[in-house]
Amino acid sequence: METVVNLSRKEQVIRKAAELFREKGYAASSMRDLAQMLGIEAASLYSHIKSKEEILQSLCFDMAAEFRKSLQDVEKMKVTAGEKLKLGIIGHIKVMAKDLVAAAVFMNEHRHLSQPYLREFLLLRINYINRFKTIIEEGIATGEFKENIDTKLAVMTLFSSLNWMPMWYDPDGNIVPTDLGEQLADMLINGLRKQKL
Amino acid sequence: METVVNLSRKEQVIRKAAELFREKGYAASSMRDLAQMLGIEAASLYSHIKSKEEILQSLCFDMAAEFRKSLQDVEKMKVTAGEKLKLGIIGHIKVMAKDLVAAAVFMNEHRHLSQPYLREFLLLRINYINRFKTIIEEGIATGEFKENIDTKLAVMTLFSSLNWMPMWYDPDGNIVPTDLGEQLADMLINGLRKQKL
DNA sequence: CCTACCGATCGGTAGG
DNA sequence: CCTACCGATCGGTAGG
Repeated sequence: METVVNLSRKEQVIRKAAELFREKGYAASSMRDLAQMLGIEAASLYSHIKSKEEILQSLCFDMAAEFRKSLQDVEKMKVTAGEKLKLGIIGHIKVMAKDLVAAAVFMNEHRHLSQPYLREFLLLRINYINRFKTIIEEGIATGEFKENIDTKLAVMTLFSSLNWMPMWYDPDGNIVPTDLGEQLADMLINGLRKQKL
Repeated sequence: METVVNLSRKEQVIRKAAELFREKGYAASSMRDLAQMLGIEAASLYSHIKSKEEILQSLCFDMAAEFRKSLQDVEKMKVTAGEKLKLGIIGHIKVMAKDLVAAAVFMNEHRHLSQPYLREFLLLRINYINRFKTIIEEGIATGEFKENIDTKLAVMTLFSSLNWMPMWYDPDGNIVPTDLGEQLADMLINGLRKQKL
């Protein structure tokens, strides 16, 4: 019972912290700011969390786990590389859309993690990126994609677009995450140019 | 004479600050850190600069001015939208490549500007983005680009890719800024998919 | 969850 | 460019 209450309060703290970190950045956010947002004293925060950085760790690694899970599901599918790329993109966007605030913190503030967490985080990220790269290479191998693609550039472009989405995507707008993913995938795969018929 | 010496020392301070801001973020960078990098006392910094934020302002607005100039040159040209887009991308990348450190700070730390500078900065940025959007719209109008493009998505994707480049581009690698721009433009315009002949 | 408080560090100034 | 220093604020702890 007490555990349940504490957990939920802890989650409230982390949620509010995410909003604060997104708005001001991790380093410029003070525990006093956070306490005020929750209507308590700064010292009281430490009944729920161990440290400021523990909050950042939760946010970053929880997001990382969700991204990982999403990609894993896609990799199992027996479809073309183009399809896989599209589904990977849609999955990524859906994960972000579930919590745009946490997604923004994940992207912008992870560098304030201390060691060894930072190292671990970066390893997870490079692994995730490389798995997208593998999908693109697969598409080149099967002849679906051009053979002269710079895969590093391609995957970084993809990643940049995905990671910046929390900065401008409006969840109350009239485009739903799945459609956004479809369109982004189409743009990357087919380009802006009108195909000649 | 004295002015010349001061100016150059001021520029040294700003350069070192850019490195520091990129590495640790603006808020987490202290004037004492910066002083140490320069081999002087923290208080001595204030003979060269008015405040910590003045450094950030210099970095952000100087970069903004360079981007603006580059785009202006491209807009004057009488070429297709696709060409214009490509040249705009190359111009942007060249500006970044001239000072990757400042470019990274420009992208990641501008939000720590205080008002009214922040507002002014964001206005410059939205103007710049909109001018790229106009080029894309021009391409749609002339039939060069698909008519069903989500121009907002297209321009944000472009922008994301451009802005993340300082994070992974290796100036000592074997790809030169112009080529990188060419390839990025080709990818966005023509896509990854192999064209059917 | 609070009061009371700690040592450390911050950006910046005075005066030379 | 330095010494000496300021008031403010930081993350966090002790003890209830």
